[in-house]
Amino acid sequence: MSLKREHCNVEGTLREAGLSQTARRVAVLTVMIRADGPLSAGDILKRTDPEQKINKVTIYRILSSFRENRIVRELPTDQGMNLYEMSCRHNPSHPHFYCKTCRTMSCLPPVNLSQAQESFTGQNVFRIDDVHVHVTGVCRQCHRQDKI
Amino acid sequence: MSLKREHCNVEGTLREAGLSQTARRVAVLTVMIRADGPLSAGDILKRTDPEQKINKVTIYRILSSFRENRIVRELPTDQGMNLYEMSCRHNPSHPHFYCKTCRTMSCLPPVNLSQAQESFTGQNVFRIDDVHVHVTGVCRQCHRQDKI
DNA sequence: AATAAATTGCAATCGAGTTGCATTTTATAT
DNA sequence: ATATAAAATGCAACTCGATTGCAATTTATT
Repeated sequence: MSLKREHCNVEGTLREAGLSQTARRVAVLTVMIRADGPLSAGDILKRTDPEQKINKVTIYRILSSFRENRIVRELPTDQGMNLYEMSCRHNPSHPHFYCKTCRTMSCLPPVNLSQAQESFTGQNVFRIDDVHVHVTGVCRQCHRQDKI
Repeated sequence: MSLKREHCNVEGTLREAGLSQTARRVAVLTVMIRADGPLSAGDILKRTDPEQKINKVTIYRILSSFRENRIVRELPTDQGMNLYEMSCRHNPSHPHFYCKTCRTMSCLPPVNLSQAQESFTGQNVFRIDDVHVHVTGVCRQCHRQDKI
């Protein structure tokens, strides 16, 4: 998300998703659009106007609705919590880099998987200990059983 | 891990890691070696001999020591819990597939990232919704600051 | 068998995330 | 503008995977 120059429009994004324009949703989406990396629910809460005093439950519910509408992506972490980032044409799916020392998740440039692991060793990456590819979808067995 | 024919040796693995041979560690490692896919702490507890009545805290502590010694890999999930699998020469790092319908995590064959997303659509994968590459290591900034 | 160090069990606790329900706000129609 | 129903929000309590402190047990070694 770093060096992002183009941003999505807050009102347009909510309208296209069929979500009503509430002050809370506008606040959360504005924080997400301005973020330069994945944020936790707590990060988002801290970055919203303290005057608004948004409840943490509201943050989680808004993030769920954003996730269901593919406005944001959810990134599970080794620390047992989720991080969120914009999922739009300005921020296509990309690898993430977690530094075990500063415990910070940062973004790596999108790769089409034809580039190898060494390509990650540019950027702010000094040493790579693990590369984990996580694929989500529906398995053949579930599709056969018409569970979906 | 499926179709794995060769296994690591329990006693040898513990010895090489410098971990003492306790009944609990042998039990957990035996379950891990025999597993045909990633297991949760609860899965492991269920698969150990009920006679042993291993405490869940012990399972977590053993898994931590195994993770620190690179005997197992830890896989954070979208469900806010971790899964574990053997990390040895018989089970090299590989992508995982999570089916949103049956909520099961299964293993995909290792790829050197030169194979594309379509290569995952064999196996038991019917539809792919998301591919997430997660890299872990140490960033240049932390290395410079001698934090490690 | 004796001893110190390491491991384990138990109870309490932590923290991210969720649920039920009452209250407030939004969208829509009058 | 005002009324109304539906949706969104706040609050408190709760869930559950995982962790911590401490006492009891087991291991490795003498």
